[in-house]
Amino acid sequence: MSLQNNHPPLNERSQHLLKVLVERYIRDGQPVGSRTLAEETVLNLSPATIRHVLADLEEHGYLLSPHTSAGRVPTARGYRLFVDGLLTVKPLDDSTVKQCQQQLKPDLNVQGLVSTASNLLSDVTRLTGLVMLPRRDHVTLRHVEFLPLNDNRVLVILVLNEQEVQNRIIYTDRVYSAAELQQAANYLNEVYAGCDVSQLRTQLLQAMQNDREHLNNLMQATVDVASKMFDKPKNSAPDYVMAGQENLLDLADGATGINRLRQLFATFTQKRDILYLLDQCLNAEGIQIFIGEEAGYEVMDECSLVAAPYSVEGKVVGVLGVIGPTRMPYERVISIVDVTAKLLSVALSQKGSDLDLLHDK
Amino acid sequence: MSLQNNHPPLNERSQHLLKVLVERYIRDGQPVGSRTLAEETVLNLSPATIRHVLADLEEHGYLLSPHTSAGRVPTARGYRLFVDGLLTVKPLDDSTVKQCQQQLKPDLNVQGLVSTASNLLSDVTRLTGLVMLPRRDHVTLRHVEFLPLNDNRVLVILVLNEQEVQNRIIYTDRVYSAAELQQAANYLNEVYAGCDVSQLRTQLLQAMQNDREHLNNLMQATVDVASKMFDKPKNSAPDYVMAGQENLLDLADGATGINRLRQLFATFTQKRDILYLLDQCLNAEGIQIFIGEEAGYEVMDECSLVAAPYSVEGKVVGVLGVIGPTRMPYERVISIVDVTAKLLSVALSQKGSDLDLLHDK
DNA sequence: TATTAGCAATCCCCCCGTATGAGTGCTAAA
DNA sequence: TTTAGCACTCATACGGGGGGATTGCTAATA
Repeated sequence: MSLQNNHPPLNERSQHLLKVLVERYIRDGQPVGSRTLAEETVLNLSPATIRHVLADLEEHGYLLSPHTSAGRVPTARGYRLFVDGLLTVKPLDDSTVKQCQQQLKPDLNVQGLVSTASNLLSDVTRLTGLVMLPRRDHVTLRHVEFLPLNDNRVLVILVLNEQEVQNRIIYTDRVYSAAELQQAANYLNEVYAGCDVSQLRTQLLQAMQNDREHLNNLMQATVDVASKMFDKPKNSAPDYVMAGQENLLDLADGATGINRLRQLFATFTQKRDILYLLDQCLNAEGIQIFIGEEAGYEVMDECSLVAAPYSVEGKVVGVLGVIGPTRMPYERVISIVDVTAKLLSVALSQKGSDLDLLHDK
Repeated sequence: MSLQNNHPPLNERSQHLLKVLVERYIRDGQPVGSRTLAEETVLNLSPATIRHVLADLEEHGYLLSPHTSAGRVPTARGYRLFVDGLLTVKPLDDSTVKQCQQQLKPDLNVQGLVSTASNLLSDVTRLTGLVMLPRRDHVTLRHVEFLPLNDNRVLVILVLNEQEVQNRIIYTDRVYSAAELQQAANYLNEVYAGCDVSQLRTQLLQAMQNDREHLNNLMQATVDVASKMFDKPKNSAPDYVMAGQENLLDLADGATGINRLRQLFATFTQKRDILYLLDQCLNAEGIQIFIGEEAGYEVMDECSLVAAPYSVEGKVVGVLGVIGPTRMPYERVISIVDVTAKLLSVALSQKGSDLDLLHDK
């Protein structure tokens, strides 16, 4: 990930030319030549001079000529320098921000917020948006309900963090009656409502040891059922949400060909690689940008990922961002990702504060 | 949808040649000429004779020459005749059927079954699979739970049809205490468990009129909350599930171009058109096939949809199928769709029988 | 009448050569 | 250090000429 060697000193002029070249290339996708650059820039230099500079930049690995008589194109390294220091982030216009703000109403459920954010990213950037589902290290049990199915199967309904509902089917060691299950649920709801789920199992076992004399059927049932309750469900939900995959089709022009695109789609359905990339952003502070080959995945060549963590009450709980061609309008995309992350953080935190309101009452 | 005019009488030989031509074209995608056909078929005819027949078929609208010196290609009408009567359905080999059967275990939840079926269709056909979510005209309430949130919002958890859990947030007219909600839930669970949800509201109102003297707070709360309970949620879940969209990329070869593909993707995200097509299959008996332009949607040109309804306990509750290029191996696809529909029906029906088992106990 | 062989005509596709134009690198002058 | 000039490279577009495949037609054949 880190660059092979430090950026060699690059004088102001070279940097400026690189910036203009990258911007131009991002604009219209054609290799940029010295003549164009001479007209584009304010420096009033002749194409010949610019050619010298460009030759330098190419030598240092920032640029690349597709062929002898074409203009030049930024390399991954060139993009890296560009996004790291050269680019001027355009703040998003207020109307768009307002629009986003309106869509991300905190009275949606978590699922709704996440998919709305994903659609938002996709719509505004015209790229592919994706949002990791928020994972909290600290999940509070609010309410639990057991319903007997046939044989030794039990439907468990968990209400977590005030509003999230999860349900799964567990297989118990023996058949429990509806009354037993009801009692077990009542016990859990009375004693453990508000507790952290991750510690619930150990707490239960402790309680069982302390009141060894009271170790009756009720407790047994409770422990049996509750300990199965938090096993990972088989068909666990997807870990992130995507929108706008169709925008990836823009990649299909020119030499990149349809095959790479197919690989990319395959990656998405497999989703392991993507998740790994997203995970790397979890610990980072602000916006993270992965440029093409840097990611290490061959399929991601020609692609970039712009991502930002989002948080609930100050704690980072997830990552969102967009995937698109390396040649994407970073100035816009960065601020869009940034704003969306902040808005989602706000929306989720407001939901969280329901909890406080509730306890105050 | 119906054909413009009846198929004019087509002698055996013409039909056979059309069949062979379509099969061949499906195999390798190249226009088929008279010489190839002469070798392919068993009829021992000279290319010249076959040319006469082909000219006839073309005149009747079954075939089409891309240009003067190319072979011939089936038209939508040609495909129609082919799938309606000519094609010989290949039964699926047992190992594949077994494999499908193993995947569609009835102990998955409905969501799981549907997405597994979708993946199955996509994997086995290498096309895009889609499954409409089962909609039952008859939804039984098993259990309901109310949890107060802040202000006048209530989290409602519904258990329907024994295993399906739905949850949503409703806004009540006034703030209810936890105790009130608990009572209301108890009342509903005791009196209306096992009832049809669609009739629940009217039944409630009736009950309220009968016991007018008992119209206490409890009843008021119950009616207030319960009547809001079944309003359609805003972010309603998607109505069908797709898998294998990446297989659509095969369409992107040659003249069809990337633009049509993009339109197609847009269609999928909008999903209205698709749903309309699927709906048409709901009332049909067996396998339905839509061929390209027949569907009436321009974007669906060059595409076909092979669909079959699936059922629970004999009643049709949904449709599944695959979408792919008009030039697809119908013989295989048809039997795959057929088998998948039957297997899904079986799996869903077995789940349904949990209900009976439960009541027996 | 149905089938077949023969044949000219058509048209796509591939290849090749050429012209064009954009852009480069080099060199020498300012 | 910058610039102008120039030869060179190479992708792209254009056009013409085979080669190949297939057709439709006509006339002969069974």
